[in-house]
Amino acid sequence: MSKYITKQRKNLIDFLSAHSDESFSAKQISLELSEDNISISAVYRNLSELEAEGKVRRVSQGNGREIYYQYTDSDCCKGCLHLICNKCKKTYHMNTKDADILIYTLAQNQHFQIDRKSTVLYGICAACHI
Amino acid sequence: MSKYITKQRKNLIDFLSAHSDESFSAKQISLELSEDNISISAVYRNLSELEAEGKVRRVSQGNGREIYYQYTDSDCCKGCLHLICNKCKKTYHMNTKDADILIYTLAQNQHFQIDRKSTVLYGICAACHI
DNA sequence: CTAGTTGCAAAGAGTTTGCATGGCG
DNA sequence: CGCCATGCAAACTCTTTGCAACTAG
Repeated sequence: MSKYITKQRKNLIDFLSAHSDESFSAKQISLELSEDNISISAVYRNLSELEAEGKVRRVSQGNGREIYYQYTDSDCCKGCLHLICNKCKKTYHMNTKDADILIYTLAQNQHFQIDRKSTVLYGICAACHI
Repeated sequence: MSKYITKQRKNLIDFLSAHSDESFSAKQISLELSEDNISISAVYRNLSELEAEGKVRRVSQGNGREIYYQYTDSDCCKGCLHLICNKCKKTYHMNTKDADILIYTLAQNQHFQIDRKSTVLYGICAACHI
């Protein structure tokens, strides 16, 4: 999809990929990149493209009140479930074996087939839980 | 919080509680109740109050793009995890035992404490999976 | 040079809020 | 009758879109 590598797009990808365990709102991203002079519309357009390409995923915080974007490391994010800490907002990968067991169990017991892409488990991470 | 039982609030609660396995956007609700003459602002105000009271919960669909509201049956919704079908949008309750195992496992293996209130698992339900 | 990308501003969609009116108790 | 809730419209926020100017290749 992306034909030209503009400095705005490069800066955006560089920033998101450098913080692939965090997610950001469109506004936060435009603020972070403010010294690179990227417009909010370019942020949205690039995020949409990157999401369509599967390089960025959208997650919700606060039961859908806020939309955040996050770089998706295609290698390890493919088949795993994500955990997001409600406090620090960082993303973690659920242990693959546990995820497989969960998905299998739910399929067996309730015939519900979990979609790994749209499912995120929220809670408190080890670092934030004192 | 609610001091008066107006006909608008009654109609809203009646509608949501009659479809407690489904969730609706504010606009959908106002359309459903259009014959009862409820304004969109009254819908939002009542939903906010009901959410604060714990009688309604907010869920996100489409990775946060859309916000839906759902009646919370306080009895059985207290301690369980919710499943939402990406196709029919209906809500199911995850088997309590399986939920407990999941939560325990994640706490043990990754020291991540799942919050039952904010977590929803998305996928395809038995009825929609052919 | 040429097509894709940007910035700006305007347009939409969703949600919140102020204020006068109306209705519950 | 007094206070709360409603309806309306305006204000706000977030996101999308049209168009002319710019720029990567």
